[in-house]
Amino acid sequence: MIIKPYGYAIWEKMQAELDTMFKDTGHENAYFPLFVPKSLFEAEEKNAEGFAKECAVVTHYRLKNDESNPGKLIVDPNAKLEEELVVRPTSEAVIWNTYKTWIQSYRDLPILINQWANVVRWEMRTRLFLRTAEFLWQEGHTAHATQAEAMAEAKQMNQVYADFVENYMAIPVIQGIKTESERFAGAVETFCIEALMQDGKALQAGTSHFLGQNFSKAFDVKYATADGGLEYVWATSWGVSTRLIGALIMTHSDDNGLVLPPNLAPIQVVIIPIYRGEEQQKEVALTANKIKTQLEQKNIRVKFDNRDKFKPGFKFNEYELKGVPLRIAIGPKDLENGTVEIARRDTLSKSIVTQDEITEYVSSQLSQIQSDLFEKAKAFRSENITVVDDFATFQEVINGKGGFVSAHWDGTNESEEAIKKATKATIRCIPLDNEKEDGVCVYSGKPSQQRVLFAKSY
RNA sequence: CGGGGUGUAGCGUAGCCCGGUCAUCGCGCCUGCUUUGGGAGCAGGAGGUCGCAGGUUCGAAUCCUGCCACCCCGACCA
Repeated sequence: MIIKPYGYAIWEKMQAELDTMFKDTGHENAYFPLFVPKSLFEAEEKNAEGFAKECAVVTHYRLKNDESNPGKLIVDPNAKLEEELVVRPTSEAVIWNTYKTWIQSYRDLPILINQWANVVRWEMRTRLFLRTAEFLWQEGHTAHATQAEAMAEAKQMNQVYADFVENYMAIPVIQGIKTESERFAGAVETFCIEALMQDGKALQAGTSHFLGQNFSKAFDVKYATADGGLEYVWATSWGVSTRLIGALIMTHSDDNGLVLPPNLAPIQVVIIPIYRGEEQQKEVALTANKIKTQLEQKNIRVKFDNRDKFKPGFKFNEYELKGVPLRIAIGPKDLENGTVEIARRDTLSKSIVTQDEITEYVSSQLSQIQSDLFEKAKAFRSENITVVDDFATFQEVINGKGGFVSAHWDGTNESEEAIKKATKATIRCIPLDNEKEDGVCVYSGKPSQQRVLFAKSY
């Protein structure tokens, strides 16, 4: 996976905000090994089984010169590992193997750790940003004394994800729980945030798992309770990845390129000078730099693009492509009138603003854009949640306009499978804020107590 | 692994059916001058083992065989 500097700057911004949120909820960062001995990996059976088909495996530790083909290298057959190493597709196994040595008493709990790392999942088919063989992510792994505490942690972190994605990325999400078939391998309950992309497909944007005692039992992690007992530890894990960059692109972008929410934009305001000749360039730069300083004093991220190699029109398009929320153009006319032209990336609209009101105008526009992007995406999502009560309509909506379909489901794996086979739509989640409502399953006609959200997904 | 498709300059491509100044065009790149309020114009220039290996032929980007790579669809996808 290659992430170019500008894309990486977006990721860094996301990391910074998430990291703050994790720390505010009591978590610390740590780092664990990339390679997982196969025996450790297979310890938690369901987890191992779930990931087995997509693991890269290290079998040798050395190359050597190919005698029959000078200048080429071959794997040295004498350097075969006793035990193969799995390149982590997720780190529960290595981490719980370590926690085992860290936890003896209730005094050692809870452990609230997050890791920023890369993982590898050898997918048969990759999709740019949404499903790459290697990706960057963060994975939280916590250990708790009680079931209630672990469950609260899993819910809390799902809420953190929802807050981050909505407030920073301006992407509305639905919080829910996964059905058994969509659950994380090794989890007792999987919470998730689901987003809707502009093409009508759903995207799982983050997950938080209540792991019960599955891993503590698999790795034999027990703690002495205050009253002298011995109990298995309760666990959670949670993660979001560079997939979120894909979500960002597919939620807000238009035909002119990226549209970035101000809260994440590496550059929030770009200043583009317009001039004729060196003398004028200097004059314009003077005003531009003054404005830049003013804005920076308000903690606004500003770039003044004074490159003489490119014309203004070229720069306009370039920064639109990069999704910079606001563009300020300053030219001779503006110097004369004491104004600037300010253009919004999301609406492509332009306004003339006097130079003494720039700072205030820019601040208010940035927060306006942030909320407008969110509201626009939310309105789109609302239009694309269809309440459906019969299977014919279900198929029509799924194959037609797409989006989420809210329908009754009898709770069985059979109906879920059958629907998936017939329509390629899966149950994205059972929304957390669901209201109980009696009805009949859209597929089987059996009784149902609630609606769930179906969609085709990435 | 199945089905389909594509490999020609850094990128995107024409040419392939019907073999013979066919290596085309656009973008990008370099030089110069003019330009600069929405992706500049003109002039000049650099850049190619036509995916690879065989074969057919007087002659192959073009036809044949084999191989390789990539893309799309599907299976797979906590």
